[in-house]
Amino acid sequence: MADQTDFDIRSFLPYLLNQAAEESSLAFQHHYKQRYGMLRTEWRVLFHLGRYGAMTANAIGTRAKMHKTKISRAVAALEKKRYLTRQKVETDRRRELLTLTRTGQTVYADLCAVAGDYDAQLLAPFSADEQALLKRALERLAKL
Amino acid sequence: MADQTDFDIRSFLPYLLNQAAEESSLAFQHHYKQRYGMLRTEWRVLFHLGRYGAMTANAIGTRAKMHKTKISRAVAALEKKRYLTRQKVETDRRRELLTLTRTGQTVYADLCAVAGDYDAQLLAPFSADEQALLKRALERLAKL
DNA sequence: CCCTAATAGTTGAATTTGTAACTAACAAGC
DNA sequence: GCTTGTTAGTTACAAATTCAACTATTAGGG
Repeated sequence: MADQTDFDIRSFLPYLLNQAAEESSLAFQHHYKQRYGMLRTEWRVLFHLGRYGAMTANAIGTRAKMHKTKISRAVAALEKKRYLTRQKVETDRRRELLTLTRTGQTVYADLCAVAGDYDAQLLAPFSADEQALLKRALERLAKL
Repeated sequence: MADQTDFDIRSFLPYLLNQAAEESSLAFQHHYKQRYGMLRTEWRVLFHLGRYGAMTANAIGTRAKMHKTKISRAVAALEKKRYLTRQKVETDRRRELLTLTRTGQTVYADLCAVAGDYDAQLLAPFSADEQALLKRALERLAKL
């Protein structure tokens, strides 16, 4: 049992993680929001399709741990922007395969470059060992 | 300029941070949500008042990097639950000092114990050095 | 086949959050 | 002591998220 008098919320791990997540998401948000009018849910879907190729909404949900309603609306928005197309799966017509269009791939490539640079910038203050440890720790905490 | 073909969203730091933050917040959320009907904004305000004593809404905002509307609503909710009271500051009647009631302090103490245990549990897989590095890195990323 | 259960995905309503405009109180200059 | 500007906090409205119910399709008995 912990002693509550010396417990400081500012070193509480979930709190620290939230603060770091918010702060680090802020600068990158500008790019997909201002330049492409996308929401966070939308670029996440875009990134998964861009990196791992065509897949169903359900598959994205499993990978990204996103709820299916979020994905449904993100997919609808991306379709409206003509960044992706849907195609019913022959063998199971409930599911539909999502594929990036040429435009979608271009946007993906552009944002990838930005994200890569930004990531490097965030990691710059840390040594290679520290970077590796940080990522391992976060993956573990995220239960990935 | 990064090469976009080897860029993986799953090692993108803001993404990892978000996943870890969500996952780690989940288990603790149960306690303040189910047992006390509080939102995240509310327990944050409660924790700050519990740890650092009576202060104004503005002071909480600075410390916790929370927007003033969030705080305003959280304070109203906590007041309704009778976890805190307000008192106009004599010398500047725009501001009001927020103070935890006896009940609020009890809830705070209870949640502190839970949070302390949970924090220890989250950190258990890591060595002391790793824990220290992790916290330092997160503080830096959060610009605290 | 037909009935029930399960799954993929969508939609609508209720919460929650974010943005901007607002009130009230103070401060500074004239 | 007015006028202008600034700050503390609230409120109204819009945007986003969550939750629950819904449709359509498939799967598995009997």
